[in-house]
Amino acid sequence: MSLVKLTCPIKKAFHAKRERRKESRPGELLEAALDLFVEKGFAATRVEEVAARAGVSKGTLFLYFPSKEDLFKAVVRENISSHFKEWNQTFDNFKGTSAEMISLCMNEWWRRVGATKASGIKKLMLSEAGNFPDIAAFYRQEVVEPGQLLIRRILQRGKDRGELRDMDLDYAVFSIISPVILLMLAKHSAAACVSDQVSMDPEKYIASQLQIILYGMSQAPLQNKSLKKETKE
Amino acid sequence: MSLVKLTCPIKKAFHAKRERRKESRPGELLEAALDLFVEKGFAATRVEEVAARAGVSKGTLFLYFPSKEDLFKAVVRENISSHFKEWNQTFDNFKGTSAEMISLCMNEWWRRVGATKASGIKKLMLSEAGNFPDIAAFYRQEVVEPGQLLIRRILQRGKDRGELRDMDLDYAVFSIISPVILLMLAKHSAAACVSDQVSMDPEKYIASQLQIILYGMSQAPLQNKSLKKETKE
Amino acid sequence: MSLVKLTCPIKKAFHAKRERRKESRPGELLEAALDLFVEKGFAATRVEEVAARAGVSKGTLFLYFPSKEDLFKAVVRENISSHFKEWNQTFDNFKGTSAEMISLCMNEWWRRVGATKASGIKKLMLSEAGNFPDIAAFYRQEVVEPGQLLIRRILQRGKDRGELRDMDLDYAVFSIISPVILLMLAKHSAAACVSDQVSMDPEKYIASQLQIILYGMSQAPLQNKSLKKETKE
Amino acid sequence: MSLVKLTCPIKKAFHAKRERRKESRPGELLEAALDLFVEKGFAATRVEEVAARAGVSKGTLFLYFPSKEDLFKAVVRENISSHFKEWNQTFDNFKGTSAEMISLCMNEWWRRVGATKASGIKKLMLSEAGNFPDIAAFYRQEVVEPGQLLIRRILQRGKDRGELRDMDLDYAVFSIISPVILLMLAKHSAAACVSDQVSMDPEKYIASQLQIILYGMSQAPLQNKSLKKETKE
DNA sequence: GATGAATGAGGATTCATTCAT
DNA sequence: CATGAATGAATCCTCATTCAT
Repeated sequence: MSLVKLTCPIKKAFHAKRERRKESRPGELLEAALDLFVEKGFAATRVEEVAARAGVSKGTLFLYFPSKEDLFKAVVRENISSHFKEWNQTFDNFKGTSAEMISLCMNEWWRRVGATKASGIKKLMLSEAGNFPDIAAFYRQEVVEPGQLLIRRILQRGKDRGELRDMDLDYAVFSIISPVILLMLAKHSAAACVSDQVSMDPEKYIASQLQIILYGMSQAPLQNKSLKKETKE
Repeated sequence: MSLVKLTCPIKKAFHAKRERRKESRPGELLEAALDLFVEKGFAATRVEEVAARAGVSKGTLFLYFPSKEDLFKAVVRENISSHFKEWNQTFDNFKGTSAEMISLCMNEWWRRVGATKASGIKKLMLSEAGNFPDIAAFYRQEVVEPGQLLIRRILQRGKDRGELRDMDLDYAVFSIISPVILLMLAKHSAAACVSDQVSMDPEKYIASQLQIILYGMSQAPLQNKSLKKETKE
Repeated sequence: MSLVKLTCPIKKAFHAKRERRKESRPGELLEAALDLFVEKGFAATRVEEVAARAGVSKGTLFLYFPSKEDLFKAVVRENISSHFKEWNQTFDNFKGTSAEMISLCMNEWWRRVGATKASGIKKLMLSEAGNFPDIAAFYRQEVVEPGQLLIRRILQRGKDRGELRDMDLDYAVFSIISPVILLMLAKHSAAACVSDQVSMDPEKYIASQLQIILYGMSQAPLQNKSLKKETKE
Repeated sequence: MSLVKLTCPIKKAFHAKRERRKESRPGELLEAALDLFVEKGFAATRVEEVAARAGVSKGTLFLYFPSKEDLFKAVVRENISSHFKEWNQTFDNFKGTSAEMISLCMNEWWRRVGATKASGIKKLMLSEAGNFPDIAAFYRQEVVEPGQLLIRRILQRGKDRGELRDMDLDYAVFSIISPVILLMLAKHSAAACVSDQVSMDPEKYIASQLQIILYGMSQAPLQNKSLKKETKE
């Protein structure tokens, strides 16, 4: 504050652009780094490229991040969804049906995470978990655990309310989770996930998955006896 | 001529060890490379490490694979499932219900691919597709396309036979595919996929997924009207 | 010898080809090595290539030459002209004019050395003298010195006989030597020596050089009719 | 704007040293590389050695030259005589005798090329022409062709003016060229070219060669008094 | 703070040499 | 003797990191 007073207006104006940039430097670097790490992986990404994409020099990057590894960790931390507190509250206050809740959940997840750049973090962690055990553990704790738990609570609530069938919830959660993960991965590594013969519309994809899942978890159905046989190996 | 007679069994045995080794070298190297590439990614894996794990020296690796990149491509090619011809035949001759068929499909996939080391290829392609567009295209063509197509044919048959509901099959296939992919990824990057609070048994996981999916795709159910509402964004 | 008696005739016939080859192996290797060393230089030549060109395996080469460097030295030694004794005798007995002698000298040199593969040694020594001081010293002593000396003696004789002008013979020798060296070099590195616009015929080249040199060295430059005779091979 | 005023001389001096170094780096590297390539050949020269001789680290070399091969090509290009335009002009304007012209030519060549480091390029091309066909072609086109052509024009003029005898000029040029080439080669690979019994003084060597050549090429080989004058530098 | 020239440890690749067969 | 698979020292080249300006 006092500094502001000392810097004469002219000088202030002069430095305005630079200062605004300065403050946003780390953010620009993180964004560039996220893009490149997701695209090429940690090892195959050169810091110079990150710097170039952020419009600064190599040296500047090291001004903000002491090492490439620190940059990587910052990227993960920065993009880790901190939505769970909010989502848990939403869950706690939710009055609708389980179907509504599950649907809301998948759609929100897509809208808030999947559709954003942050979705790349999933692919990144998948690739680099082995190389960065500590950051992987952090990710699991901050994202995987809460996510899995939230879904589980939703399903539990559904069971308790008699809306959902009796299922082994530890496994059932993945009926919700896996389609969303696939969607995120397909976004960043299409060739490894989906045929290029058909185009994927995320909204329709989610709707389609929901239809099947919700149907499949719902209470009523009765006559599917044939199923049980095959599940035994 | 007489020489032929002279080559006594002992001499044959002489060459045996070395030759057997020679023939198995590429395989040993490919196996070691698969492990390491899957674990650490292409760039972070050192060829010397691959060689060491295969029990040979750095130079030997280059005797069989002209470059690290060629090694990578060989690893992918080697581990790409050539099961589709067989699976398509199985499908063509199949007499059972769709539920049986889908169940068979998931279980077979897991048993033949997911549970083997080849499952690592999925993770590998996810990570490296961007860095190896040509091999990614090859993978898509040899694995992704046929897999997606096979599932689609199974679902189509189910629809035609009146066993499965009317669904957009281009999307429905992912209800089968995504749980299996998640299972394969979880196997190689657990931290990025699943909570460590609960242990995952693949058989139970698949059974659990099947139960929901088959339920969800089956014809009969009726009273799930609430669903449709929510699918709208 | 005794071995020969023990080997029955049949076996002998059987081994005949192989044995003949065996004896010529070193020669074949030396020839292949000369070619390649001259073409690409010592360092850029791979022993495997030498072996392959000689039709044997890499290991066999090391059976005859303990190291690449030894092979190199053998190549040089093998191809070093041992003509000087003979040539000195020819000189001692020579009865003709200096012009005839010089002409004979250049033509012989070309015919016996320049036109053969051994000519490559000059280029080889030029390139590798710095890397192999000992072999270079050997070459200088065995080839350069005697050659220079022989020419000098020829010129001295000419001076003494009043056929050649009074010249500083230490330098005059190079009027004979340099054109021949150029011819040898041009043979192995055309691009570095001569335009490709005009084709060089060695015989004409030498005749042409002789004409100028002899003229230039002659006492009363008039009666040099003898020249033309010698230039014809 | 005001900034311009602010850049005080001190700041300018600030960058001076490093910038001057930066600008001179390629030159220093090229010089070191020329030395070493000429001395040891391309393959036997280690880039680290070049860097060390230029007083920088290995990495710095690659900052200026993308590869060892590019360094080599740059060395050749850098040292290729661009004197021919000037020399051709000199020739066009020349008023003196052919003897004077030839004498000037050899002496200039020596002074401007032979006596400098650039003379090493001849040896380098001789050794590496086979390994670098494209740069050899470039060298032939930029040096060999123009040189040979210039000499030819000089001789043609001499013939036309009745000063030189009727000779096959395609071959006669080498009477001028070969002594100079020998001199250049002797400078860099003495052991391969000249006896160490006698010391060679380039000036005397050229004078000596000129004496013979000019004599040898002259029309009525009697009145060549002019020669002696020119041989003096 | 920002820059980019310089560094040098690290990793891919080559190839002379060895040696079991 | 002959082979060629195996080796690992040597070398080119990359790129994260430093630091003078």
